[in-house]
Order: sequence, then C-alpha cells, then structure tokens
Amino acid sequence: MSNKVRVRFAPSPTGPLHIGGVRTALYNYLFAKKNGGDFLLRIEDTDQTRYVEGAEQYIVDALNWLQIPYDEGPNSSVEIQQKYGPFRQSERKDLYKQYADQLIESGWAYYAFDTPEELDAHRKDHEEKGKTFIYNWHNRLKLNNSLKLSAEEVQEKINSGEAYVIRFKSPQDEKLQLNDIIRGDIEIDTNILDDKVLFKSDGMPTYHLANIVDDHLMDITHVIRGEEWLPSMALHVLLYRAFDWQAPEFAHLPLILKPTGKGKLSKRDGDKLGFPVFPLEWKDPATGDVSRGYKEDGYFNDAVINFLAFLGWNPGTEQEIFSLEELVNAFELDRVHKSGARFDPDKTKWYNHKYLQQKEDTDLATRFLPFLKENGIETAIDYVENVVTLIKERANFVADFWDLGSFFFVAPTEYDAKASKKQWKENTNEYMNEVAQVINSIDTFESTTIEAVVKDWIASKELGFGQVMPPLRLALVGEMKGPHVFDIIALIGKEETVNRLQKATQVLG
RNA sequence: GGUCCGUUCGUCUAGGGGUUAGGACGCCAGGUUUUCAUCCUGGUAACAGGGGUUCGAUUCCCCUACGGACUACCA
Repeated sequence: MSNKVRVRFAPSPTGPLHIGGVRTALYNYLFAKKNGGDFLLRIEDTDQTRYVEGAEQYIVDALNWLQIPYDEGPNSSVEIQQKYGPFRQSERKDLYKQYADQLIESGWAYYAFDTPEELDAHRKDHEEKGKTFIYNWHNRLKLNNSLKLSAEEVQEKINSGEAYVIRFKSPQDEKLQLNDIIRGDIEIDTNILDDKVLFKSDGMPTYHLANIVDDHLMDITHVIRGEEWLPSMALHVLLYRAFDWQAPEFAHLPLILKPTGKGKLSKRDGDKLGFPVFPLEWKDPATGDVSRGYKEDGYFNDAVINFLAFLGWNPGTEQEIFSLEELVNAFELDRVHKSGARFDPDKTKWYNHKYLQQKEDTDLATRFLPFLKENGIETAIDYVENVVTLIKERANFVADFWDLGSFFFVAPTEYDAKASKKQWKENTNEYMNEVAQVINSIDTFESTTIEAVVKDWIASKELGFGQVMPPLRLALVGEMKGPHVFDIIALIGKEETVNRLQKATQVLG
C-alpha cells in the first residue's frame, strides 16, 4: 500500500453530533486535505443498546451542511465499499471474531467467564476497602478465566454455551514509550493497564478491538480524536503490536470547555446560556425535546467552520478570517493546543457578523425573504436587496434584518414616545408639511439629490438641522434609528415619504 | 483514590532565556453618523505560586496548587 494519508472520523450514533465532535471531524478533514489524503466517515455502532434513531443521518446531514465532505463512508460507491467497506461496524461484525481468536492463539488474549455481577461485587468490595479493582496481571490468575482454568474446563464451558468475553492480556513490567503528535512523548507503565474486554458476550467487539481492526483494514495512517481517548492509547498501541501491524500516528485533541464554570461543554450550557451546542437542530426521538442548532439559529456554515477551527488551533499569524480552503492550507496538527479551550459565544457572533458582511446582497436578500413572508410581506427581490445593502452592516444575523429595517416595508404605526416628546415641537408640523412639498417636487429621486435639495431648503428657511432631521427620521422610521435618512427616502419613494410625513403630522401634531 | 494530560489579559491566543509580553472577542472612552448600529482611534487587562539552573527566566528543570480526561461486556 502507498503511504497516502488516510484519516477517519468515527462517531457513535448515540445522539446528535456535538460541536466538539464537529471540530474533531473538521480537524481530520483539514489534515487529510492539507496532505492530499482521504477523509472517511465510519459509524461505530457496536453498542446496540445505545443506538439512537436518526443519529447517523444527523451526522451525515451536519457534515453536509458544514460542507466537510467525506471521501469514503456509509453511502459511498460500490467500488469503495468493496475495497474498504462497509463503514458501519454493525455491518462488519462477522469480521472481528477471527481477530479476537487470533489474539487468543498468539497468547495476547484470553477467555474470561466472570459475570458482570461478579465483577461488580469485586469492584464494590475493593471500593469499601478504599481500593480500585483492576482486572490485570496482579489478579487475573485468581479470576474465572482461561489463564486459570484448564484447557478442558474452558472448552467445556464454551461448549455448554456459557457466556464469555475475550480480554486482552496486558504485558507486565514494561515502560511503553508513546508518541502523540500534539502532546509529544508519553511514558506508560504497562503494570497499571487493565485487561480490557475486546470481545463482548453478545458477539460484538468493543470499541478497542473494532477500532484497531478497522483502522488497519482501512489503511488509516493518522488517528485524530478527542482527548478522552488518550488513556486508551497504550492499549491501542499494544494491540497493533499484538497483531504485528504497523500502528498509525496519534493526535489527541483538547476538549472544548464551558463558557463559564468547570468542565467540558455540554448540551445544558447551551440551553442555559442561550447558544447552540449542535450544528443542526435535533429533536430527541425519545423525549421529544428539541435542541437548537447553529443552522437554525442563523449562523452561516462557513462562520461556524471558522470559529470552530480556531478553538484550540491557530496559524500563528494575526489573520482570523479563513475560508475552508485557506484553513486547509494553513492547518498544522502540531500547532493544535494541548489544553482545553473555553467556548466563547460572543466570538461566534462576531464571526457571523464578519461573514454576513462578506455575503452578496442578493444572497442575503434571498435568505431574508422567508422572514418577510412571516411578517406578511411579499416584495420584489430587487427592493429587498436594496434594503439589505443599507442595513446589513449593523446585523449579526439575517434574522436581525427585520428589526433593523421593517420600516422599509411597513409605515410606522406608532412613534417612540420619548423621541416624539423631544423632537416634535411647536413648529414641527409646519416644517414637515413643507418638507413634504419640497420632497414632492424633486424629479431626480436619488439620495444625494434629495439630501442637497432638503439641505438647501433648511438653509433658505434659516432653520437648524436639529429642527428638521430628527422629526423627519421619526416620521419615516417611528424611532431614532436606522440608516441615513435620505437613503431611506430614496428607497421608500416619494409617495410613501409624503404619506408618512402627513400621517406623522396628524398623529404627533 | 490511582494513572495520564494540562496552566500567558475575563475569554480565544502569539511569543519565547534579555520584548514597552503582540493580536482578536468582550468591556470602557473619544471620533464619525445631527439617529441607532456599524466603522475608526485609543484605553483596561496576563506569563498560577515556590524553589532551582543562569549574568539574566514568563520562556528550561523540580515541587506545590489548580483545572481536565480516564478509571464499564459505552464509545
């Protein structure tokens, strides 16, 4: 086999893909593409008791929305399937037993007949004595397994259908030298390792076995995964040795932490602090609970990618806005941080603001349409686009457009009380009526022209801007906010402007 | 408890034996906008603590503290 870089994202379909998982997928993708390699998606569903309906589809949908496509995965072509598939471990389950058997033959593994109840009892017993029960070299000969039992006894138990698991026989008295691309050298004393179950009594492999077998069979060169797997690295390296396979390189990613307080980011933090923790909205099939998603909350997929990439990694330059392509070029695994990164919802908003400014007005207008419809408005897209041009710079989300510019579509029905009191004086009605006439007489109805004409009129009347401009805005917008007044006038048109001025004089005068 | 990993402004981070310790988010102030916001300018703010090594340590080493992960027939 060539040494083409091949990495995988291997989630368990036990629920919606968490933002931390998304970042793991992203880093895998960036690393693969940076090195001209393949990025694969493998579904690790060996625990049937934790299977959640729709979770796998969610993972695929999320990756699609974020536009981090996998080269190989559950829905890939027949050719790919034949070479490396299937990509769901549940569909590969017949494959693993032979590897577990191989380990037994070579003495790297053994049968264990201890029941879960017995093991629980041992754990409890040790706990009461202030100790921890570890199934390994120091007690494996006292337990119910093929290391202690005679070959006949073992065969008899198996033949009689007694439940058994296959455990890894961890080596003794060895200092294992491990290397992690992000963390460097790590030394592990094999005596502290426990004899992990590789093959379960239900006929399925555990994560550890399936993972190593599949990574080997799929020619994985680099394992990039969350920090929670760091303690398993020794076992995995040992497993490669036991099979006499070449181990891939490892990189363990730091965690994403809560914005405040202790611990890693959880679904609850999002609910409590009001930001999404998932890429897409998720409805729990069991409880019906709905968790918000970045997409539905109005975040752009490229903005999400950008801020996620910067959580735990940065290129060492001062550039912060990166397209996916730029990220691919700049990404280096050894620049990934060792320590966890606290999640900052404010910065995600800033990123979205930046990305919104970069979007084409046509695109934004199209995205704005559904919000308009929701408010009962159907207007020509050209007009919407003109509105967007004027208001986008102050928005973080497309959803902000309505608050920022509803007056472009509907005349104000009420006027801000405080501003009315302050701005609408004795002579204001008179001025506004005159302004209406002046505006009505303009032929070249364009912002700068209108501005020039109105300002000339103000000067000729020897009025102050303060007597005209604020009430003008109040009449048109209903409150003291919004873009340049003359831009508003030019856009809503002569007739509408005059109507709004008239109405304001009636209501406020 | 045990094992392993970590620790630069409030947050994300750059840097690295001699620097005014840099940037971004947030916050504050000023300017622009006779509006609000954006924007621009400026400001606030950090090397966890203690020992070494060294002419010199935030940077290298050790200890402590703190944080985190793991410690299932879950992944």
